[in-house]
Amino acid sequence: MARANQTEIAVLGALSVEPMTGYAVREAIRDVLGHFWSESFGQIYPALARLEADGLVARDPEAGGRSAPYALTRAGRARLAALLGEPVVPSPPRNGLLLRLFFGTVLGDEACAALVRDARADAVARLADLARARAEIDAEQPADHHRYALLTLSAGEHAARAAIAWADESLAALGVGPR
Amino acid sequence: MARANQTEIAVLGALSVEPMTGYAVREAIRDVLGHFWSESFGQIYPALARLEADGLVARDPEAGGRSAPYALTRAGRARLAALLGEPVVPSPPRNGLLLRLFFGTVLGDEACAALVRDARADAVARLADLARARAEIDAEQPADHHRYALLTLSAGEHAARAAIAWADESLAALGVGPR
DNA sequence: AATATCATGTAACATGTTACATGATTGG
DNA sequence: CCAATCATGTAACATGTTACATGATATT
Repeated sequence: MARANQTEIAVLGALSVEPMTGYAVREAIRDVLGHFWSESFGQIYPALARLEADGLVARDPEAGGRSAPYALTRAGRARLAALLGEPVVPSPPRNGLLLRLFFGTVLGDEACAALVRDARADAVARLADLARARAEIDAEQPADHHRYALLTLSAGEHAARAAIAWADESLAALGVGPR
Repeated sequence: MARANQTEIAVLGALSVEPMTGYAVREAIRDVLGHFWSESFGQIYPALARLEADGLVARDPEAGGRSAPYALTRAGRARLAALLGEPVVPSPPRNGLLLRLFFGTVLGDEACAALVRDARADAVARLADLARARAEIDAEQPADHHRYALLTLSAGEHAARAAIAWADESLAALGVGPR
């Protein structure tokens, strides 16, 4: 009981959009939530098994036996709403880039600059990715669901632009060019 | 061997500034690296024990027995430099706020707005925290080490300002005021 | 027929958190 | 002398990742 599992939110949430197999849940989490969430492979199937045992998801035995999609039950939808209402669990900060930069005197200016350049390139790539995702959403039929997806996209864009601005400032402070 | 432990970087890094007890290492990680790194209590002492066994840190038996500070050995300093040079290990994204917002249709606009307001308040508080840390550094004697600390501070400030801007936009998009 | 992809799961391992337990030292 | 803080550690638990294992279905 009382497993306020974050994984359950992701899995139940994916199934709240439409019924799908475990395999598809995994792909949805990777491809749709990937900008701000991830679940490792070995978490999803056990989670689905637990959820099924608890009656929160169910498979239609009619539809093709093995690859029958999981669907939210009424209890499952209620559970999802309850989990979403719980306070966000703060994940402790763990930024490997800043950890290395902080000890820059040991690492040396050259290596620091390389790290910052890499981080900048990552942010640029992330921004391009987000632009692609945004274009995809814009191309679809308007849906209420999209409003929220766009909020999460926007968060990623703001963060990526901030990372780029920071990288440019930092490279200047380190006395090297962006390239 | 080959334990490319992130924890080791933090612990060796702390000791690279000056020798200190395990207790002080814990405080240094919390108070100095806290904006971008964290180690839970139960990681630090075992890590120190491993590092001592590997000859990377040592305690001076002369200085007060029990509370003798750990100091980096020559090998320890070399190890730190090597670890810092290793590629940053990317931590999978796990943003509980965005995970909840994404399923906003289930959660409801009111609750979403509350989440965003909380996130905004957090970012404002973080910004104030960082300003305090910056003032502290500015008050000290200039040191080479500070240049890098300021880079990490700046990263936090950029991120916090981006979070605030995003929150304001999002609250407008949700059709509610910032308060 | 062979290859790729869909589909489901387990086991071993690695990491990380929390609660518990103990005792010394210092300041009031 | 009492409380707070310094100091060190362990054990149980929770979480998360990776590699392994298996087989069905669809595509070329």
